[in-house]
Amino acid sequence: MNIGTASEKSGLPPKTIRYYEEIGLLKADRAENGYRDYSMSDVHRLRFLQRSRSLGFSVEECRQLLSLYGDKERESADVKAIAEVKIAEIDRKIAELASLRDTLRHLVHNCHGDERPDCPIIDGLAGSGTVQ
Amino acid sequence: MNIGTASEKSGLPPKTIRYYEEIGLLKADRAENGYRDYSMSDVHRLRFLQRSRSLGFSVEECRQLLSLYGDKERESADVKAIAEVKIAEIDRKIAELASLRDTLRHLVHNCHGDERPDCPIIDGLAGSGTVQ
DNA sequence: TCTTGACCTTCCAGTAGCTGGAAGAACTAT
DNA sequence: ATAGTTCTTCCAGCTACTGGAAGGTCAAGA
Repeated sequence: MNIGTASEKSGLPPKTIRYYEEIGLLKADRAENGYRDYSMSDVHRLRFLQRSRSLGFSVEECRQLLSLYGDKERESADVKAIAEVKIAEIDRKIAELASLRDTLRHLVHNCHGDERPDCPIIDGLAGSGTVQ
Repeated sequence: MNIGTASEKSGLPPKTIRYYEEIGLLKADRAENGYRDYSMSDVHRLRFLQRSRSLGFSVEECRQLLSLYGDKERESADVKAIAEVKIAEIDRKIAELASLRDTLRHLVHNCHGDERPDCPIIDGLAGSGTVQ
């Protein structure tokens, strides 16, 4: 399929897909006319990239995660170890998002924000996170 | 407190804090010696920024979210509406992270990756997301 | 068959969001 | 007083796109 279709299916703009190819994240076949030609397997990778990028993983992190899709490297214990670390990181991100959501809910519904000294709960909400 | 202390407490590098000031996200008082002077309230905002940026919200989105911390604007229905939208977005991000985690777990433990045609579950995992 | 419009190509420039380093002033500790 | 750390501004560089120009390709209709 052409880049436009791959773009629709993956949620990534064509420009971004070409950029990812340029930096070696994912290379596409070429049709006889010179157009890039994507398989469903490429689309899976692109969707994977779209999701992980939009969730705060860097391109380099995505490159590591993406190597899980390649059979050969996936046999290596290294890559599996990296994936385990990333899984833990994802769990942390989920917890942070839940905390951020609670902060927003609280700010919208309950109290006056941290300008007021009478709202100690904000300390717990805005102050909790990964960095002590 | 000085920028170094605010940096430690918020998890943001001093450089980034200065940059946020430069683009008008958060302005600090100045001590007599010209040093920036941060309050706990500023630190709350910085932590809030640290979290929301690392979770994939743009600086402009953070600017909107941050206005929840200001009493005056928080009274406006607009800002509350924006916050409600963001809360929904956070829930979606949480679901996507959970899905991404399942994809990784699956790739690590169960099957051979999408090069092999005998693993239909990858379709469901890598293919599910926000874009149809 | 010709043409129109949508899509593709490459290339180059610009933007967002930091990040590093230089040069110098100020605070802290001995 | 001196050394070392932290602060200041300024400017350059990097990551990850994003927009636009100039031109080739393709599918549909007159």
